Amino acid sequence: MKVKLTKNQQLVLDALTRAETPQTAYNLLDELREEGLRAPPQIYRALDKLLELELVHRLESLNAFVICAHDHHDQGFSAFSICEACGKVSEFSPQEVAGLLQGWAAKNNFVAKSTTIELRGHCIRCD
Amino acid sequence: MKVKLTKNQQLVLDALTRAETPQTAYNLLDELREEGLRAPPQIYRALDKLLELELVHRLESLNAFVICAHDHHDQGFSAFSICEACGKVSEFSPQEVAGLLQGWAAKNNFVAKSTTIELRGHCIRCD
DNA sequence: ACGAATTGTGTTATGTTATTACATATGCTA
DNA sequence: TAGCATATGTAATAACATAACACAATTCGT
Ligand SMILES: [Zn+2]
Ligand SMILES: [Zn+2]
Ligand SMILES: [Zn+2]
Ligand SMILES: [Zn+2]
Repeated sequence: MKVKLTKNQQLVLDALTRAETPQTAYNLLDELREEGLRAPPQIYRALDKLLELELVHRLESLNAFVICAHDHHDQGFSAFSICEACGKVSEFSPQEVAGLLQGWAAKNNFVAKSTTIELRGHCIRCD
Repeated sequence: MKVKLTKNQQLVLDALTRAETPQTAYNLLDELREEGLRAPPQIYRALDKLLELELVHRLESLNAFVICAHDHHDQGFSAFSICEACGKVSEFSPQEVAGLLQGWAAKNNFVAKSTTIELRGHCIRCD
């Protein structure tokens, strides 16, 4: 599943790789204006592709995006902790949680296509 | 912890109680224009209060709001399944999931103040 | 190598969600 | 009844996201 990214996709991916914290689409647009990106659709289209490839994740509670911290080739979904003070995000893959939620879904006749888990709080440095 | 709601808060709560599906702030504004609500802050302020009282929940992945399906006086957080076809939302309280995530947080020096869990997919009627 | 189909780009405009700011009003309580 | 905290009404603006359209680049079968 090797994919060659286009110029805009690579620019957005690189910007997210450099970033220490989640970036909104408009943060990215500002960051990449010098590289020639001028309008929101250019950012959102690149993000759509990167999300599809799971190279990037969207944090729903922030309307922002982070680089993926690992490969997703097998695992189920990811969960994220988000420090509200420093912005630091950690990604993890709680397999047992996936199992429990899958169990709930099965019992309740629900077919989950995607799952969001986000913990907001403080990391130890910001307590 | 008895609280008397104000007029606007009660109007918004009632509108969400009547609704079969999650409502955005602007849906609610349209719904309540005849009752005298005219501008977004009136809705958002009422929602803020209702969220604080946990009479209402925000669905982060929809930017929308639902009435709480039960009391929260003790339980930890809630999780939600959201049918992308019919909009139906179910709220549940997966205690074991809460425990697992709490365990992860403890091990990783993170203090979670709030947790979002949202499953998106299809309910059985929409499969 | 050619043409068609698919995918990506650049741009303008618009739609949707949420907040700031400020003036006024209401209700509680010292 | 004065003072304080909370709520309201309103206009303006900020922040996030998509629609629509013309054109360019890439892929793919022939
Ligand atoms: Zn990831
Ligand atoms: Zn921190
Ligand atoms: Zn609830
Ligand atoms: Zn359904």
